[in-house]
Amino acid sequence: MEKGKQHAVMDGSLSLNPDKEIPKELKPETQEAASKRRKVVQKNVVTVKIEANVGKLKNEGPPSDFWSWRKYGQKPIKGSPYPRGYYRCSASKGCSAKKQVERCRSDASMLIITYTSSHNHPGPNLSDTNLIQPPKEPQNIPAEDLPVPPKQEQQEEEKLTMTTREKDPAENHFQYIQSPINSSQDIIANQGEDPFTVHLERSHETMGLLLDEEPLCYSQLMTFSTAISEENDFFDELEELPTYSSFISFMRSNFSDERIPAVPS
DNA sequence: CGATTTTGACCCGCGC
DNA sequence: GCGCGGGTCAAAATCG
Repeated sequence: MEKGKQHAVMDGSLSLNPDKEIPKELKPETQEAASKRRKVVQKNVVTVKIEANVGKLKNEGPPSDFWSWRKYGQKPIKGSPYPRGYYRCSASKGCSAKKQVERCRSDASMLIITYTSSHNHPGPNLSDTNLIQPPKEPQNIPAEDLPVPPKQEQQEEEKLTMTTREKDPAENHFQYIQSPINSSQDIIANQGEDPFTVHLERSHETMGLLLDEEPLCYSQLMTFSTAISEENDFFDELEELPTYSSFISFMRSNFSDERIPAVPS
């Protein structure tokens, strides 16, 4: 029954619920176009390296974003002992921003976050000055204040840690093995929209492995990611959004850990 | 009480 | 045409 209902809902409610525009986007195109479309969708692969937050060092360090994400699914990935979590922006219903969080198959301390689409609303922290909707924090927030824990981040980190520690003893074991890396956190961002993405991802994996064996300077990693020349695109795109201006500033101040290429078309 | 998370089932695209 | 993998939704459970 529920199943049948689901089917009906998906098919019929689709038109009624603007929220389900996701499947709709793929439909109206030809198969070939759809295929292409799927790949062309703005996809940001961000590899975040966190020193195995053993459960107490989770403080500091904005893992990725300040937006609120609502988990809407989780699935085990073939070839990876860790499941992948699917998050959606919960700040606005019309916001189609999505995020996938999965762990590196070789590095339990490496989080691979894939961002899809962009937000249609200002973030909770960015809204400080020239904003459309100043929520409740009209004061400027220094970089030090921003990293402070919105609860989403903490939850995310905690969840991961918990999952690793309480659910799978094996993972726990694995994680501890990776503990040695006591560095702050490393964030590598990639903008994937071409087959190159695969290359980049692979490169990162390799780097991660290398890092494990040889603690290179994280700065180098940043340089590497920056060298990819996505920052240019990234900022270029963001330049169009005054709202993100402050956000970028902050990001640049700290590190480029996230980028939302708002590409309308 | 509300929001969010959790879990299972279903659908879609792709490969064989 | 069937199977696989990935992605999303929906209802129930849980937490604040």
